[in-house]
Amino acid sequence: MAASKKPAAVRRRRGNRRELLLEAAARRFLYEGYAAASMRDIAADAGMQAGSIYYHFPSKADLLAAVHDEGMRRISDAVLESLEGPSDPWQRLEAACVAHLEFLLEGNIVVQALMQEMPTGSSPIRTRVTRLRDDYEGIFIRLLEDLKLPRGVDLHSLRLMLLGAMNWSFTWYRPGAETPRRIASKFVKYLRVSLQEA
Amino acid sequence: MAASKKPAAVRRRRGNRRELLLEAAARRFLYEGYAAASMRDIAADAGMQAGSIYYHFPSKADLLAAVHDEGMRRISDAVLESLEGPSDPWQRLEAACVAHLEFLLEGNIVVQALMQEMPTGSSPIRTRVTRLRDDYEGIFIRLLEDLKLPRGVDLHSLRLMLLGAMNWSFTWYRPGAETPRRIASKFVKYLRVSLQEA
DNA sequence: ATATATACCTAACGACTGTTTGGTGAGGGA
DNA sequence: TCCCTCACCAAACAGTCGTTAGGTATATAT
Repeated sequence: MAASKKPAAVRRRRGNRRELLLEAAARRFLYEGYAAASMRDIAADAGMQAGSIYYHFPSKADLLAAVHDEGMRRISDAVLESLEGPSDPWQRLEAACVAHLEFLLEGNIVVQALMQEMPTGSSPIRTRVTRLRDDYEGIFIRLLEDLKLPRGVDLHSLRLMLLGAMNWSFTWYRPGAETPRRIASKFVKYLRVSLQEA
Repeated sequence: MAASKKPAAVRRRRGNRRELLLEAAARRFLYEGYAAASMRDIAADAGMQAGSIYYHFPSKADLLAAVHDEGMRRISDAVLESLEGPSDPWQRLEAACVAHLEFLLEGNIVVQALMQEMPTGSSPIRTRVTRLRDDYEGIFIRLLEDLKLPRGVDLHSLRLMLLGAMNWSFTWYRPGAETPRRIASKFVKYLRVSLQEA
């Protein structure tokens, strides 16, 4: 009897608010950090009460895990799709880097939330998050192998350098300046001549 | 009358626990994040009560700011000192990168704490933190200028790429594998040939 | 010996935390 | 029409949070 207003007709199919909740959580995790984001604020953003979250997710940690899974799935799909066009190895690498950066810097908020929270403890969730990340970065290892670089080049370090430079751009990128596409192209270019001739 | 035990003779000069407090705060901020680290835990690590922190710092935010200032001061000093030896521009760049990475990955915990907290809001503390960081990165801009690279090379992007790759190593570095020195050398080497001949 | 400043401790404040419990209206199947 | 499940709400729980107020032992200065 408390809430006499019935907005109604807004919610229809079952479970459609779950995605909304995921998006709201991602936004809060991104802008405030996991610990500082409160379940009440997340719920309010999704238009519900704090307790209602627990119908969809068993705990706050599981909510973070779900955001992580979804973000990884989206960026993996985007990068794999970008590889369907080009066949030249260097073009393929550049395409993957462009897709990576575009999704990271301008893409969905769920993907961006991946960068903010790096659980430093040794929680079980961290273990799974690390494994997901390793799987994703395996894509880039394969792209680097296809380059047929001279031996002596450490592909392991090279992947860490390239992905590190791109991921860190998340901390300084501001929309309106250089586009993610141009940033990615430059990073690849700066490596290309060196490695081909070394 | 509550605490009848007098450890005594442990504390001597004035203000000597402040540094201990700073170190304890840095450790907690690093491993748990700013929001999750409690003043009570920090105080306990430093061997005091939560309320006693406020004798040294007016608030938790100021404590974080103090950690940031101190960390920046230490890594700046280390990098500037590393530049006193070599005179060849490329050697100077490599020396600076080695110093940067060694301090970041194996150095004092106060410096490492810098990497964990990237306040995303627009708080006044963030403004100052950003300025300190820009000052520090100015060192690298000057090192890159001294390389006399062919025009067409964007020094701005190049600095972001190099520092990004190094800073991100904080997320994957594990002691016992490759040393910070070797990692830094590789990153510089991967850029060197490319840019000199481009 | 007295005064004073330093560097704490103890205890409490109100606000906020993640989570649980019990209830409830709407929608679909029988 | 009845019933049942889905998707929520409202309220409370026990605990923790940053912060403050007031008190106190120690060391130094006078």
